[in-house]
Amino acid sequence: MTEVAREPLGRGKHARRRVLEAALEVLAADGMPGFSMESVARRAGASKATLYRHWSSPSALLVDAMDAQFRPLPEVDTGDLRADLVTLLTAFASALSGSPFPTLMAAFTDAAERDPALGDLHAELTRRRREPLLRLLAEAVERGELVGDTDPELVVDLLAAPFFYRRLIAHQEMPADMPAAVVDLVLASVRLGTPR
Amino acid sequence: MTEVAREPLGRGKHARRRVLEAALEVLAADGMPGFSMESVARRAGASKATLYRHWSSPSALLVDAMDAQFRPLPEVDTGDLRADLVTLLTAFASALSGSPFPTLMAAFTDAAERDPALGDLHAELTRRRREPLLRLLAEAVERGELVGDTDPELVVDLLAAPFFYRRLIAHQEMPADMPAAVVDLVLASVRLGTPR
DNA sequence: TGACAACGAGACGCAACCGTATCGGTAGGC
DNA sequence: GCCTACCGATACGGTTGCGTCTCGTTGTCA
Repeated sequence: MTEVAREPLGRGKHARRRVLEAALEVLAADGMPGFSMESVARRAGASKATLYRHWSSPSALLVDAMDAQFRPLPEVDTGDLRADLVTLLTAFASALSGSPFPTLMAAFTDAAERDPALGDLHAELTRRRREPLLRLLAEAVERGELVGDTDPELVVDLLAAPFFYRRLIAHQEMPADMPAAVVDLVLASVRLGTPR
Repeated sequence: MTEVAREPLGRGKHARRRVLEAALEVLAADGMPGFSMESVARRAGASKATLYRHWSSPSALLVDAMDAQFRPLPEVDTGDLRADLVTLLTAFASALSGSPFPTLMAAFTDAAERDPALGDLHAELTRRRREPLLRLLAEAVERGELVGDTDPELVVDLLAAPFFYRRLIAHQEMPADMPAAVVDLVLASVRLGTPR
């Protein structure tokens, strides 16, 4: 018998995918207070038994759902640091303006404060989201475009953080030229040979 | 009869204060999912009737509680822009490292996404928190220390946002020299006559 | 010291979610 | 075209919060 531990197949997969999508819909709509196995099952048109068959707890379900939803920023590398950064941050700002993502982020951030598994995943997804920015900066350092003691991690913080902050904390608008303004302000202090 | 509309007096005030404190304790401990009139009353050692006497809904209670808890950053103005900014951001980073505040922020940020009254208060409290930073920058502009087209609001974003981001989103540590590093990086691009 | 407003305690019926169990139905592999 | 693993539906008792109500108590001010 060459049977191996088998993934749930056929209909199983469909149910699983439907539930993961429904989980994020519920989370975006009602936040953690409304996130229950019962409500997710209802929205997915699935049985509670099915949910418990796949996930032992709401937390486990949420980990899977958020992980499945993650989409990395596009990889761009034209060699023009400023242009590439503006492209990435514009894509990011646009995601943060679109509807479900920021609301999901808020709910997930709260949940991550109290559940270690969610906290770890939150950190990991953030790390993956930072990667394209980090790579661009690392290459610029390589090329000798940036001042010697530049801390790429800190620079990524300064580039990415204001967008979260404006949307989730300050509840202010994000003008279309904000990515360019942020990039210019940050690059002015780390790029060699920039006139002031 | 010179009787005016009377504040709840004596014992009333004590109960009110106790409930507001308990509300934040519950919120920090269990987040929005655990935030109920019932659980707050329990922790405050108060009757549910008392809560409903003062607040018509959990949302109204939360607005009062968050508003009462707000502590502005200290006002500092030695005339040394860099030193003052570092002082303020160090105080801020310390608050974000201490226990209840960031957890409260996460819960409140999530709640503010779904409740307009909380959203307005969130924006207002953020505005008040930004004020000391904004004032320092405005005075520096006045003194002609910064480049002409500096956008003080954006600069405040860049100064404040990374601390929220590191603690709540990236779940990374905040080294003791982070405030100075952020200030130096930002000032390098907006301050006149800074050597690079 | 007396009167009274605010209080704590807790009971009420209602609704939601919990986690588990048991069905008959159905889609997909053989 | 059968077989079976997976599925949706539904019922269950238990728990928790809801919002309202009624008590008996207690602190405070006149």
